[in-house]
Amino acid sequence: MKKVPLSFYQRKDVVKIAKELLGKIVVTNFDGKVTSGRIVETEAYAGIADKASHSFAGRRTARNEHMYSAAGTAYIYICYGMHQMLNVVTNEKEIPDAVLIRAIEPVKGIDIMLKRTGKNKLDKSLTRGPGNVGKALGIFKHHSGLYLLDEEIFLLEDGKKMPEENIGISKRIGVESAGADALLPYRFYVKGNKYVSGKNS
DNA sequence: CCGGGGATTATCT
DNA sequence: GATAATCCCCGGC
Repeated sequence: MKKVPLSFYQRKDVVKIAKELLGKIVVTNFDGKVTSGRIVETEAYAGIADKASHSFAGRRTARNEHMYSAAGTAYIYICYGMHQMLNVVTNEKEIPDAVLIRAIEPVKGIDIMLKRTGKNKLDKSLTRGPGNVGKALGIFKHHSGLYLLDEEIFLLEDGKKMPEENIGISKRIGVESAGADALLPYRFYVKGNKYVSGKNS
């Protein structure tokens, strides 16, 4: 296991990066508490040309500022006033591409994640859906801007590539208001994994 | 199993 | 003041 290198995030094709993030491990290490999970679902948000993106048409505010940061930065924002959403910033500085981590499969620190989410036992709801991922990993808005090759939030890879036949592709979830862009096939998930949100198999 | 609707608040208009 | 890249519970079949 080694950290995903900066060059992985610096590539131009955010959709390809979203697909290749499947199978990698997200780790958080806050206050000595280490929790991690394998990524099983992602969505790409393709900068200023993508109507579903916070940075569509170059919109730039205090909230989405970190989308414009250099590759390998964490972008975290709040949705529906209560969910902490974890994104990985890609491409070069000033180009606001990002990948939303929608679901992970718990790996380490499951007891800590249970405590954070107030659950008694491990079941598929622990880290299913982006809101739950942020909650289980202990991620909050103030962690936005952290560098993903640092020691608080980082990604690991084991060198294996997810087999093509295990990858499912669909349109993104919850972006109906994005018009035609809502239909783009920018969501990737591990087929058959019970932590994947929605109702696939 | 599936669909509907309430919760709850930062953010933008 | 409206909206939002969601989740969970509940009722109905």
